[in-house]
Amino acid sequence: MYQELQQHYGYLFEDELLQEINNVGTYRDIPEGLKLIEIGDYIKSMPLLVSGAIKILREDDEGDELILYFIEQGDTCAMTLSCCLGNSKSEIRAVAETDTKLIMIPVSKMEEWLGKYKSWQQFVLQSYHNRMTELLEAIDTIAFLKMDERLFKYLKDKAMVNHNDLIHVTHQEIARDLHTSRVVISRLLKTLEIDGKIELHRNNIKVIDL
Amino acid sequence: MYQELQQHYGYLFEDELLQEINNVGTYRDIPEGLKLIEIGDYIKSMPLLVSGAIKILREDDEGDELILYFIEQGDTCAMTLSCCLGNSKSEIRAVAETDTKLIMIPVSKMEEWLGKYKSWQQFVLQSYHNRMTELLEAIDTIAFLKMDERLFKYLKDKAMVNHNDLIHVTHQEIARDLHTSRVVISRLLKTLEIDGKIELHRNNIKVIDL
DNA sequence: TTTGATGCGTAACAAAAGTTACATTACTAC
DNA sequence: GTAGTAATGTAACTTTTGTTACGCATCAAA
Repeated sequence: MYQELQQHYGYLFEDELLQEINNVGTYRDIPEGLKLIEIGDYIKSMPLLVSGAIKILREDDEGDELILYFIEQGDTCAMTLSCCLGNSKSEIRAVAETDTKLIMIPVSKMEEWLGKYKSWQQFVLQSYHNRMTELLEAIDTIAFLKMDERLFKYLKDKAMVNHNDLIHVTHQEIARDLHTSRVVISRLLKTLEIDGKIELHRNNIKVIDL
Repeated sequence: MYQELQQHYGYLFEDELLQEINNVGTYRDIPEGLKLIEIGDYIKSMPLLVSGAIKILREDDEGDELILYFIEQGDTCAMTLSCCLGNSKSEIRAVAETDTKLIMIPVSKMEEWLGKYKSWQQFVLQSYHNRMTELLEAIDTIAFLKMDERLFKYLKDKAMVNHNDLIHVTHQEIARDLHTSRVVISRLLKTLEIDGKIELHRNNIKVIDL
């Protein structure tokens, strides 16, 4: 684990902190599709992403979903931070978008380190800042873009975090993430294909105009 | 100033910190409508709200606005925090919703206090948490509610922060805040009036069903 | 009191998004 | 193979939201 820590977080944290993380952190290998956090969960530890990507979702009373954003390596989930430090329930759902490696840090330690390591404090504040920015971007997307633009952005983002322009997904799954209906997505996808921006296949979409 | 500090923040901060705030903070009286922060501004100090309310807005490339939320006494602007600590530009606009009293804290101090006062650290983290929650609520509103529901929620929120069920606002102003057109708002307001939820007057709306 | 500006009401229409229904095509299990 | 299921395509329609256009009311300045 120390190798990967060094590699992905070495530029952020001093050796002593890396050592501490190495001592108390739990290394976890997460398969694609696994639900990491459910809405209402109490969070007992905080993940540091080593590789892979995680999809963050919001849900309303009726169970309708909406994707907020993806987080990638070097990130942590500021929602988790928020919940840990506030000792409150999770407001979001987190699902592994790809196979993912991460290191779990117990809450107690992250609080202790806040006072102890300046670099940790910086990291936590920076994470809050990043997540805030991404939430604002999510708001921009929902509020200012039309569905066809949102759809194309979604496909590009998904291609990005998967490091692959061929996306394995069904129309129905997209519809759930974007909080609309399958028919609407099929219709808009067809238009995107006609415009030469994507290629449609069963269970797969190839993003051309990246 | 110390009186008001004591009154609104006494339960949060220890005496020593209150004293420091009193020494370095600048008291400001803001009239309704004044723009406190513009998108792209670099933030040099951070506001502690003593009384009144501030409207936080987002804007897209074409200059279209969208209200995110109101902040009230006891709050601070976590966006400001975020920008100060990251030394980055403001992503939002802040406008005084009512006459407002606040205390400005210089950036240098807020960083210093993070290491020095546990209560300050808690306050900063709690503020991040609160703002995150409000951003999520804003997303819920935009993504899951229809325009008539958003409108009624907007009116209720506005009545709330103004401590007055008679709202001084034009249809055009509402349209700007909700990122839609005046005609749409007029239409939906009329429906709300017919449903007995509000009363319409020139430049004023009375919220009945609070 | 006229003029101009602002605020509001409303009709008519257009565009975007959501819904229902059904057909076709692939894949899977038997 | 065949049956069943999941995925997709598409038409027809409704609802919601956005746009354009215009009339009327109110208010303030000249």
